[in-house]
Amino acid sequence: MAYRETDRVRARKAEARSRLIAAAFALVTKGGFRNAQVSQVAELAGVATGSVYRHFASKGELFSEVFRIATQKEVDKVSEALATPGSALERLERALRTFAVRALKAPTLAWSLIAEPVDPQVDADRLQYRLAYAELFQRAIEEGTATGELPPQDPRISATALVGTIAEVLVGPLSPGSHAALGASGPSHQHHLVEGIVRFCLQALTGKALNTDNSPQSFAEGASS
Amino acid sequence: MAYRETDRVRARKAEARSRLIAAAFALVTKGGFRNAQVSQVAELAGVATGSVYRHFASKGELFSEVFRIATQKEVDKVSEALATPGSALERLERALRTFAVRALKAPTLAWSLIAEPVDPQVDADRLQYRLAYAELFQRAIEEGTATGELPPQDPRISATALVGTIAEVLVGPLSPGSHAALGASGPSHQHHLVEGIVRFCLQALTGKALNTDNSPQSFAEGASS
DNA sequence: ACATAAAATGAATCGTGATTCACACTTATG
DNA sequence: CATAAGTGTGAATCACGATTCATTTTATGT
Repeated sequence: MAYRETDRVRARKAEARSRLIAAAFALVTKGGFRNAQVSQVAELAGVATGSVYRHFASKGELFSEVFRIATQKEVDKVSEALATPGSALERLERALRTFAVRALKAPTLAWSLIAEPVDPQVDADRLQYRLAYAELFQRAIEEGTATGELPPQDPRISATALVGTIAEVLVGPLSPGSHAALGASGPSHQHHLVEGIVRFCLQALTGKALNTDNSPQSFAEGASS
Repeated sequence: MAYRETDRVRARKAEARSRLIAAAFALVTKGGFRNAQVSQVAELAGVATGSVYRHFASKGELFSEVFRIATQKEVDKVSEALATPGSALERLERALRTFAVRALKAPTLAWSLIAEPVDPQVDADRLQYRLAYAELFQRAIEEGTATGELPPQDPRISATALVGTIAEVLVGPLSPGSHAALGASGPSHQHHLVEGIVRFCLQALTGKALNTDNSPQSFAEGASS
């Protein structure tokens, strides 16, 4: 016997592994899964292409992990927002804001997590992601209806609708390459979007009119057809 | 000069061309763009693979056309619903129902049109598709706010949110291969989904509570994890 | 230092599917 | 009928990226 894995090696391997994940994450954040080839990931992580397979059985497995990590981070934030003190409605509003604002800050990533097509393996994870959000919202809605704060409704449908609303408003019109437009649109426009979303969602949930100032901003600014 | 295209030939070509489109459409409807290879399309249309390229410069162009046609059909239906007589709200409700019911009837197609990743060329068309819907809704919402029937709001955001809500509720939880589950869930469940969507959307638009019977149905039936 | 075993490498291989193309077959004109 | 000009064919080619693997490098134990 003349060799056995030692701590130093184990540490280096772990380091390389997380460097790979970080690299993959960075590539997805920048250009979506589509432009994240194994060789690119390897290069960015500073290892050879083949080495990727020392750490992950396949590309799908690597990206599945990237996806799960990114997902976890986002879902945690929303979960946190829902765990703050306050009425169900207040907490839902905070959660919606959190979701929306974070998605606006990293639109390509948000788009990748919510909508971009990838591996079948990753697609399965995406379902989890959407579901995780929906379930968080669902629970809060159930609390709200239980206390009478919210009118009776199917909490699963409402929760799913919240996810859909945010996803569509934020990434739908901005998905392909037009993320640039978003960045260029200025924080004021972004704020307007978030307020619009929140208002729409809260009205849908409560059935009560909100007075929030959502008087049309400069609509003409976007492509109007 | 000894040959010039004549009517008969032109007709045959046109026929083959539309047969190709029909075949591509059928494949997309059944399995999404992912399982619609050029060779499959050719086979289904009863021509050789190479012949496809006598009619379309590339796969992207063929599917782009398929996409546009499918889109047009759907958008026309919604447009029709919005053109019926009645208040803005009534018309919006009809339009939402139309959109939702049609998507439920052909979920794979709906998913392909709304969300499935494909060619960059087709992705561009998808933007058009979503936009077309959003613009239809937007116009109706603008009419509603003009007459005071609807409270002031950013019509573009609301319109986009409507699209997102329907898309997510209908195709989100049902996208990968679970369309089967949808079909198996029975018309009663489908009806429940549509009602839930409509209620959510109308409340969001009007800020007024609706009494529609949306008391939770059998929620336990879906994956509850 | 030497031997051994694991780890890293990256060029070669493989798989998938779109696209091409040399050839055979049809159609229109004189 | 001969000829020009298409059309249709489908096997071969290409492109692109994931995956493999023979070889080299590095690490450990004696």
